[in-house]
Amino acid sequence: MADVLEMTNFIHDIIDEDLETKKYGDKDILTRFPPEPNGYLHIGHAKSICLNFMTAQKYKGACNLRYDDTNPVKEDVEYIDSIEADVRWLGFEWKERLWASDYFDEMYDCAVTLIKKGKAFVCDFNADQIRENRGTLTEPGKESPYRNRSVEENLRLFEEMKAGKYADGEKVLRAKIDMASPNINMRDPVIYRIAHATHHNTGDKWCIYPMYDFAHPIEDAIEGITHSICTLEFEDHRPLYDWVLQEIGKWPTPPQQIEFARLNITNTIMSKRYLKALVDDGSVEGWDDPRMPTIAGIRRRGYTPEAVRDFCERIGVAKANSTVDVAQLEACVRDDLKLKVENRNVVENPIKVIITNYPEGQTEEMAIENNREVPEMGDRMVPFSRELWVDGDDFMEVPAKKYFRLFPGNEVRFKGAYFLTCNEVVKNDAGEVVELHCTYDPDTKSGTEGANRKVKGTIHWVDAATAVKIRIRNYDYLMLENEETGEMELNPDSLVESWGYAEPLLGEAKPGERFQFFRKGYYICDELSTDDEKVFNKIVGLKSSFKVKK
RNA sequence: UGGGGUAUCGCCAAGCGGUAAGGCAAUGGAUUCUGAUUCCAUCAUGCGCAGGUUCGAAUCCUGCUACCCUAGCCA
Repeated sequence: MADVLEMTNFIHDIIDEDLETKKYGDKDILTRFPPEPNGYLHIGHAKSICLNFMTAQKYKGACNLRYDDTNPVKEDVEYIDSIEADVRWLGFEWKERLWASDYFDEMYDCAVTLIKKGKAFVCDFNADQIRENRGTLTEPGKESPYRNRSVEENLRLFEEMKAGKYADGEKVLRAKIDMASPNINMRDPVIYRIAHATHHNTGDKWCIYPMYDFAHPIEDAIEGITHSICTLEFEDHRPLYDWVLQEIGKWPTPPQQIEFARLNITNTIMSKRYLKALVDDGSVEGWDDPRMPTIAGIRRRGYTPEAVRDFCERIGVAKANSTVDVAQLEACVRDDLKLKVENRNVVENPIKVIITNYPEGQTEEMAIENNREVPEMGDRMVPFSRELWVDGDDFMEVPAKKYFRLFPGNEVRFKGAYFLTCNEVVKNDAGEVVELHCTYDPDTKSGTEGANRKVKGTIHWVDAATAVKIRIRNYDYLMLENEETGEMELNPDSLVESWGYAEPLLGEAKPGERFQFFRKGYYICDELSTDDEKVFNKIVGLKSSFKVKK
C-alpha cells in the first residue's frame, strides 16, 4: 500500500473551510456520483467514484448515486445494472439511488418560476438561428426577437410546449441572461428542449426535457448536495450553475460545484465513443474484454478493487491536466496481489527434461511454499519424477551474458526439489530443442543440508506424468503510443494466446481465482474455464531486470 | 481574437513568505530456494520565462510564454 498517512487534496481544503465557517450549518457533507446511463463505466469514472465516495467517508457524510437521465434519446436502461455492479465492486454503497427524471415535475415548476420572474422566455428560433445569433468567442451575440415576450405569453407557450403542441426543435425555453457575456454559456442558454421520445423512466409523460445546465444544479439542490464535484470542462458552466440556483431562490444554502482534472493513462484510451467502436467492430471481445479500461474489463482482467482504490488515492486530485503512467496502476495491482495470492508452477513453450540418474517409476511429493512472503499460506505437495517439463525461457543452448538458468553444463536448483545439471541437448529434425538430459544430485533435496549450497539459478518445473494442460491468454496493452506521431494506435499483439503445462493442483482452479505463476506474473482463472480446460488471463507481469533475448 | 483554467524531477503530486514531502519509474548495493519480494542508497541550489518587493520568494507584485477548455436544442 502507498505509504501515505492520509490523502488530502484541494477539495478537502475547501470542505474544511466550509465546515469551519459552517457554510452548510450542521448539515453533513453530501456528494454524488452522477453518470449518464449511456455506456459502461471506465477507470476514469473510478477516479470520480473514489473521490466522491471517499470524500463523503472522510467527513462522515454520504454519497448518492444519481442517473443523469435528462436526454431520453441517448440513454438506455441496459447500462444501469453494470453501473451499479461496478460501483459496488469498487466497494462503495450509496445513500440513495436516484434518477434525475424523478425531478422533472419540480424542474418544470422551477422553469415556470423563472418565466414568472422574467428570467426565461420561449424562443421560436431553430438550432441554426440560435447558433447564428450566439456570436463568437470575440463578438457578442444578438438578442432573440422573442426575448421580450410577456410573462403571460411565455407561460402559455411553455405550457403548450409541454402539452405537445409543437414539434421537436420548433421552440425552446431559454434563460434570459446576457447575450453580450464573454462567457458563452451565459448568452441566453437553452434550458428546455422539445423531444417527442419515450423516456425509460417517465415514459410518454413528457415531451420537453431540461438541459444539463438547468437540470444539474436543481438535482443537486433538491438532494441537498453540499459539494458537486465534476470535471474541468464544466468550469465555464459554474456561473450558470450558480445563476440557476440563485434565480430560482428556493435553496438558502445551495450546493457548490468544484472541478478537478479527469484521468488519463498512458497506452489507454478513455473515450466512451472509441471504446464502443472497438466493441462494435470486434477489435475486442466486449465491454468486459480484459484489455479494456472499463471497470468490467479490469475486473475480469483480475485487478482487485483494493488495487484500483489504492491507485486512485496515489494519483491524487488536482486541476492540472495530466497523464498517469500505466506503470503506476500496475504497481498498485502487484502490491495488492503479492500478499494475497498463492504460487503455482506453470511452463510455457515447454521443454522436456529427463533426469537420467533418477529411478524410473519413482515419484516424490515435494513440499513447496504457496507464498514465501506469507508463511501462513502453508505448503502444497507437488509430484516430482524422472520426466519433467521446464519453461522454454529457462533454457538457452548458448547462454546470454549473465544468464544463470539452464544451459549445457550448468547446474541449477529446481524449486523445491533438487539441483540438476544439464548434460545433453536433444533436438528434432528441425533443429529445435525438444529434450534435455540432466542428472540430479540426490544430496541436494530441498530442506536438507545439501540444499544450502549456493547456486545461481532457481527455476520451476512441472511433473510430466501428472501435468495439466492449460490455456493462457497473455495480455499486452490494447493501445500503444506511436513514438513518432505520439498518436495512440491499436496494438496488434495485445492478446497472445498460448498453452502450457501446470502442476496438478491448477486443474481444480475456479473462475475468479488468482495465482502467481512462479516467475511469470499474476494470472486469474477466467470465466471461460471448464472442467476439461482451464483458461487463465494474465493480470500483470512481474518486474524483471533480465530479459531473454531470442 | 473574448472568457475560463493550468504550469514544481521522466510520470503523478505535496507545498499557501522561512530556505523543495511522498509515490511510480530509473540507477547502484545488500539479502533471497522467484533475476520477484524485502532492504539500504542515489535521483529538482531547483519550482514555465523575465523582472520586482523582501533579511528571506515555488509561494507576493508586474510583464511575458506554453498548453487545456469554451461558440450542442449532449452530458
